[in-house]
Amino acid sequence: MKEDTHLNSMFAKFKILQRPYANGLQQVLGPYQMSEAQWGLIRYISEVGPATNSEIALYWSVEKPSVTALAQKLIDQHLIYVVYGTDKRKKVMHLTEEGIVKYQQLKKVVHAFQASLLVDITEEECEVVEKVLEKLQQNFRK
Amino acid sequence: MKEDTHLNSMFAKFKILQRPYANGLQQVLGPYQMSEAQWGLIRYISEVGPATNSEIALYWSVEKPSVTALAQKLIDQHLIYVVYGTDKRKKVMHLTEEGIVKYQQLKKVVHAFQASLLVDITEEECEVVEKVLEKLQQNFRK
DNA sequence: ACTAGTTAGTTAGCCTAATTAATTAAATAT
DNA sequence: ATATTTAATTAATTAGGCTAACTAACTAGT
Repeated sequence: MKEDTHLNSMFAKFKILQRPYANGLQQVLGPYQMSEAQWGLIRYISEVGPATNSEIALYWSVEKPSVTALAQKLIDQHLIYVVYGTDKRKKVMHLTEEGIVKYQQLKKVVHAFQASLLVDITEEECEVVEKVLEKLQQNFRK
Repeated sequence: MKEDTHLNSMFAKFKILQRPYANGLQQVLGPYQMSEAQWGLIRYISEVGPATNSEIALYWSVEKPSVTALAQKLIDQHLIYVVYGTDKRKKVMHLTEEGIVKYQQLKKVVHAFQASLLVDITEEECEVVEKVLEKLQQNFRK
């Protein structure tokens, strides 16, 4: 055998799961008037800390205007507020009290959703998957 | 410890990788005038066999009109053609000769792309990931 | 202190890919 | 035969990205 040119089925399975996951999460978040992306931003700020638009754009591999629009929706809902940095160009997003409460609510329901998906999957398997995902991320940076 | 309510970081990593992967694949497919979804359909037909719109819609968790639009683009490019089944409602998509050639071309470049991402990842790790992805898929069906 | 170049963010307009609702036609079940 | 379900389409809408062009603020080189 000289060449191994068959496609890796891991990536295909990866792809197939994206929509069920997104649809499921949407079901869970819908009653809270929250999209997956909005939840993602609240989650980031809560877990990583206050962030600028550019930081989010880089982290998510989206362009900055996408973040502007998303942030505006959360501001309208009084879930985040913006503080100007010492560098006056930078607008640092923070959670409001209301945003903190929302995060804690959503965290519970999202966790329940995820737990329902992890049935029959062991800790060890999860760890291997995470390790592989991290390596993939590193390979993207090359 | 009575409750474990912290979010599973595997799903977050999963999410973060989606855009770099899609963007990378788009780079690879762009020169061939092909979107990721179009490639996905060609690939499905080539590897699984001729398929109806409904079959694809179910497999990908999208609505049927989405498949109609996608298929039309491939018909316009003469990459697939449609045969009516014995059930005359069903339109079965097949690859044309041109479509088969396109598949073989793309398979090579996509494989190279995937290989570049799999650096430092072992066969065994891949297998664990695939097994986990399959279990997740089963859990969605519940 | 001026100038040139860069970075952060916004606005406007566009595109793609998805959705829902309504329609037609064919197959199936009562 | 009639009613229901299934396959596919069309039309209209929505969500979430993108690029291009812009302002404002910072940085570095002269």
